[in-house]
Amino acid sequence: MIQSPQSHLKPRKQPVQARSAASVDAILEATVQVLLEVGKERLTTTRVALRAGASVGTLYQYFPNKSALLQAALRRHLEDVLAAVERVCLEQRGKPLHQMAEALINAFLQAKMKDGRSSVALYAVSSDLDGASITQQTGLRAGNAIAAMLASTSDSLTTDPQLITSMLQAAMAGVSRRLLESENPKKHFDVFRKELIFFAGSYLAACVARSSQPVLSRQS
Amino acid sequence: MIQSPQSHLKPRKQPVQARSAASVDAILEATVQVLLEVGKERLTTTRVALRAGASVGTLYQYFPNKSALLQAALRRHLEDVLAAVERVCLEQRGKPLHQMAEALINAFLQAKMKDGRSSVALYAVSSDLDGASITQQTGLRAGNAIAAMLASTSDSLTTDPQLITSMLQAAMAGVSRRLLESENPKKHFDVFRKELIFFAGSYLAACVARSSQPVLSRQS
DNA sequence: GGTTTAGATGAAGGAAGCTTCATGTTAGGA
DNA sequence: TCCTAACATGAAGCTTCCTTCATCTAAACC
Repeated sequence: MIQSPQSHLKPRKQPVQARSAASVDAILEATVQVLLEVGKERLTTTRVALRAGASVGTLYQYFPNKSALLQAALRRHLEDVLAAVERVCLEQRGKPLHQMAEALINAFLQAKMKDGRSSVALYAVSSDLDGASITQQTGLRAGNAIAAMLASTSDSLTTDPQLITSMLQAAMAGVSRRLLESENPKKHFDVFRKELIFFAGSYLAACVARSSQPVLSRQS
Repeated sequence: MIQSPQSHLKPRKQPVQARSAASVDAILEATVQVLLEVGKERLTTTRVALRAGASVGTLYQYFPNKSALLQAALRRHLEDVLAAVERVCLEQRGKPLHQMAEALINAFLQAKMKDGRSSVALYAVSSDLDGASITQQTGLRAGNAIAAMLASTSDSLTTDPQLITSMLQAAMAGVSRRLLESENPKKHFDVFRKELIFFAGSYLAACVARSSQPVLSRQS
């Protein structure tokens, strides 16, 4: 019943009453809002607290320091995207590869772009104190889900699903970054989405062809 | 003869004597070294200057502030990679697509991984004050070179070269990030390199097929 | 209604590090 | 050789914020 959305580094009070749980939530929300409004350079703990309708002291009752606060906000965002990916990966088990790719890409891009500006702002933050490890950890879980899905396909596929997963994740991450960092993400969204599906689809089809002719001279 | 590798935001002294040009160079070198040694959190202007065998004052004679220093270091790194890409793109004009892809990917990954740890460290920095714009600007120039190369292919290709370029850049950036952020980049380098070539090759081949059958019902 | 515990407050302490500038040093020309 | 301008120095000022903690308020329980 009691959640612990705060730091794993230093112990802090856990919310037990309703009002404090609300505070924690408001503070995390405010963190993202402040990030969007003033940028990470001008984000101060005081400002976040005020934006959340609380005081600095309250903030420090639930987050041991500024870094933990930002990490919690990042983790929250990534888990949303991860959940979307894991859901599709379960839904698509046993389906043909091209359908998997399409569903996966649609779900991923949609989740990522849903709150696009937050994504960008949080990425900027993630380069601070081991934000990379959080991103990596989430990416790993997503990768497991994707690889498991691929392994269950009805198509015949001998290429290592982990390797295919790496390529797909790299391409998806690359395209989403490109979209998010472009001046007008919505403008290119659908073109990029469709082309990425085509991109991944071509690759997966080629992987199947590669499997069915295992002794083909490997070019390059 | 005289270079101006420093800030574009606030004016600063330009090196005119040999010793000062050497200082500027040493400072930029030291910036990357300090970044690698202590991380961006502990990177201070004083530390960078000392590492370069100079004093803080000297540093501030050529860089208006810490941010400009980091930007200059980032720009320097990106130009190396850009130069490698532009070179291959010129070399490969008129060649078949699959050969272009292979050459491009090899050149890009090699340039990127050559000083891999620096890449990672500088990326972390790039999220500070408009480091994104520097990355984007370089990416744009690389994109132009790639698109021009693609447009010159001997294969028949009707798909928009810009769109293909976006996909290729996204995939390359994604894979290189994945490599750089992995625990042991060298271990996976060759596997990823070859698979990326296959990935891109499949896509380009499919693009040609798509061109030659223009009235095919567009799926998805 | 009184006691206890959870939660909230925000002024002030303190550390860190960017940046300046007054002063010293070196190179190049006359 | 002397003068001038370029260059180098690094202690100290100054700003910015993170973080604490003594104090206050609100809720829960008996």
